[in-house]
Amino acid sequence: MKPVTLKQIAETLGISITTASKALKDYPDVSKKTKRLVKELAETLNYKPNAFAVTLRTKESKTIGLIVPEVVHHFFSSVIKGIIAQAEKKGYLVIILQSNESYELEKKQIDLLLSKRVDGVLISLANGTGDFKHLNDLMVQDVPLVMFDKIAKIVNCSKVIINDRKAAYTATQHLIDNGCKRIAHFRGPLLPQNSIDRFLGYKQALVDNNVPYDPSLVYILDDMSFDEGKYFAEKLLKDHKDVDGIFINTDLVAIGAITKFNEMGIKIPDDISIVGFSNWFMSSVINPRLTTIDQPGYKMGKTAFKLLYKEIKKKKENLPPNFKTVELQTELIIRESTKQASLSKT
Amino acid sequence: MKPVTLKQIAETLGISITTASKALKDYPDVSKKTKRLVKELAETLNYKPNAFAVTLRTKESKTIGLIVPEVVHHFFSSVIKGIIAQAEKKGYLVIILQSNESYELEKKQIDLLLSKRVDGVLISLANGTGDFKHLNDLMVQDVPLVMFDKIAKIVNCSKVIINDRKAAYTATQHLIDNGCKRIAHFRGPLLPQNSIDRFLGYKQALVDNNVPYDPSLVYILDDMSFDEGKYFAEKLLKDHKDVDGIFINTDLVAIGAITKFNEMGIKIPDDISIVGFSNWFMSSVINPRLTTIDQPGYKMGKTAFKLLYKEIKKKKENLPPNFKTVELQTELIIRESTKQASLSKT
DNA sequence: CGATTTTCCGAAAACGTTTTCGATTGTGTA
DNA sequence: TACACAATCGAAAACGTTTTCGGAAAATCG
Repeated sequence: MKPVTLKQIAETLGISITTASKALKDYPDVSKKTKRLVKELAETLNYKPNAFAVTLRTKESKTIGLIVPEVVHHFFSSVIKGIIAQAEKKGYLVIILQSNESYELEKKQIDLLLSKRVDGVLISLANGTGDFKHLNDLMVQDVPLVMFDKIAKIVNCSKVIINDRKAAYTATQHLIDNGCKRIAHFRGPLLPQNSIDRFLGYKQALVDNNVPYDPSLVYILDDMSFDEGKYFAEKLLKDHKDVDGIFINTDLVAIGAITKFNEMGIKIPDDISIVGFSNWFMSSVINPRLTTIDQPGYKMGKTAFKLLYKEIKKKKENLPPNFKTVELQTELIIRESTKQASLSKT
Repeated sequence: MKPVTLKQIAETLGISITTASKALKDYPDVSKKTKRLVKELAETLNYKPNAFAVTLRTKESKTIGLIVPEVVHHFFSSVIKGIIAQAEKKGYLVIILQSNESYELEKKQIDLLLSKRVDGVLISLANGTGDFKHLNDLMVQDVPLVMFDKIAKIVNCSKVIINDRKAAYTATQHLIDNGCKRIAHFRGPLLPQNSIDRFLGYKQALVDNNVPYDPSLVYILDDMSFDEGKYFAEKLLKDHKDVDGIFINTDLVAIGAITKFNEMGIKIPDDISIVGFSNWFMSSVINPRLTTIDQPGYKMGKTAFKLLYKEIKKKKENLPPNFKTVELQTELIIRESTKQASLSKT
């Protein structure tokens, strides 16, 4: 009934707990015969070391924490998959928490992770997160942290991101190259860095191409939902009859917009060209298929864990941390929601 | 640097570890003054009990394990969200593992969870899982288990499912009610129970309505992908020119089929009616929008955890387990991929 | 055969907490 | 004064492992 312990193995074999422990870990100072005996018994008894006792002793939980704003999300679930896959390779387990885009929850969950003594944490910030005291708790306790996607530049740790600004620039440039003159932008909330950077890239592309920047063409969305996409698509057409292109912060919203335009009989891309962001699976299924920026979620997850693993190892060897931020490549995927057919990297 | 311990608190306050511990947990045999002192110091020192020491002592890890075949999946990520939400309410953390539809991995991961001494595990079986010895390991160690969605009837534990057979019956009936005479079925692999049950429901509906059952109209898919949907859609039309309806095991495949039919100029629902399964978000966006069975992922996650929690509590109180299987309601969502417009529950 | 090395083993401490049970002090009562 | 009783505290064991260190037995060597 109760899980079998080293003590039981030792007793039935008439040896000490010490020897049993050492036998299982192939210490050189135990005979081949004893090793065989111990290992065999452990096998038949289905012995599994009590991870908590081990952690208590070794200070290594072989567990990391992961905090994401939302699980049900193509991008984040891809990231999760990448993280789990990579973690497993190194023998790490991952505890997943959801901040639901709330700063308060995020804070509470870091506390939780801290008391669980995770070896490190990966985080993608909630939209509402403006200050970073809760991250400081991690720093103080010296638990490695790496941020991905939704990061805070100010926090001193490793990061993995895409170049949102450049990608947005490319997207907008593509619209301009296709002859668009009045390009709107559906952006995300004010705080998160990606939202800002994508807006900046959009604006920069306009300026560099001598297309006048008109603030009234920029719409700030709240929850970045399908319905918001529909709503703002309609509103945009009411506000500006001359719009001929939109760069939209995220695919889900773009798909909402396309749906609304289809309902209204607006022709895409003839009347309006649309570029999204993320390259969700849906984007290649909607009609017309959506031109978008591919955002490599799985890869981001993998590299995020790799960076964290490096930090964990450095800490174990008492070496100073070596923070770096790696920037993953994005790609403009051109489909039917914009006219021209060429491919460019960003 | 190092996390602060009870010992430190006790020493700086000049009291014993025992008293410090008891003060924090509001034992009656410590004075209000001491309690205040200890609590204040704990607060300012940001003390967090070492979860491993606690677990080692109390045998309660306040952690559960979750094994799903695939994370990047609308249904499963919804389930995950439900589980995490509910677990958090009860102070539980969840470790997520992915079986990638592989029996071997599933087995390994149960081992992992076992050595982590999780308080319970939630599992949705991999498609390839045919025997259940690995689950027995859990039983033997007496760690509560509940299965959801992809279950094994033979295993003795709590389960939460939908009535796949009934739902499939309803879906097929709907096709028949719409005048379909030659109804194909794209089904999943042979092993998993849902795949079998949905097929059985399909067949039963045909029989009950005196529509001849033709085995050659049933296609067995392997990986249930978008591309497979496209492939078999084309193949079906080559094999059977007279098909006028398809009941498809899962929305993703259905969407592949719709895409292919759209390319081929086949009219939906005029030439062929289609019913999917799951009610993914995509299904309400594709053109034509897909009639499908709604599968309540979030709710399934919540109830799965609730059942597990009950078992955990029962075990703690040394009560006998009380296995039950709860069946969640599904709903036929009628959209444009089938003609008629009425709503029925299943 | 004595000395030295090698081989193998185990005692014990430590990780940080929880909990039982006894000890001490103070207070009130007879 | 003696006693009972409540209030407050702490010693110590326990959870299951890892690892250091010392020592006994066996093997090797001169």
